Amino acid sequence: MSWTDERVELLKRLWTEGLSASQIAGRLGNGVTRNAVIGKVHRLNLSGRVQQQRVAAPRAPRKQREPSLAPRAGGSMPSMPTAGSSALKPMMRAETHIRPAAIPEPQPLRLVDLPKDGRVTILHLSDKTCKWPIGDPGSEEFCFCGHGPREGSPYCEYHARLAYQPLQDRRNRKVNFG
DNA sequence: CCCTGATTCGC
DNA sequence: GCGAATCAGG
Repeated sequence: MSWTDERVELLKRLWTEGLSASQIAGRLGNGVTRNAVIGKVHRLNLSGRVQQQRVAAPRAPRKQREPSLAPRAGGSMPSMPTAGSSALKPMMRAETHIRPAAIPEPQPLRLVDLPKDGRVTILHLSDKTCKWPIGDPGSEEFCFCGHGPREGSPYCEYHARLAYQPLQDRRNRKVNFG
């Protein structure tokens, strides 16, 4: 399995949402390990997901790795056909602007800290803000939805549907290789 | 022990 | 670029 655009997008979304690497690995499935997720996260330069400042504590120098005698599991995977997942791409691409186009009811922002320039940044996130990410996390325009969330959800009504609809579909096409 | 992310480096 | 092995730590 490779890092398709769809899987990278899902990785970014789940990572931003705060899921752990192993949880994300479980969702991606197809034998993806948490190491794979962490490695990809670092390669995408989105390792610091919240505004925590990085203390850059240098670790002690690592012991030289033992020469690999046993074959590693990195070889070949049974290639799965990427079922109609490409149909989901237009949806995600459509979210790439400052604010999603169609929200059922334009409920007013109920923020504790109001964004100064109209964008809900990661600094404005709270229990009262929808945490659906909008745009590229590395971009200047990156922000969050910020509408009032559905109870018990990190997302507003609209984005909660977007977030969890695919999961419901997934129940009937359980994919396990072996 | 369970888990977390961070890093290295052979592939 | 990828990710197992290994690290440091909760």
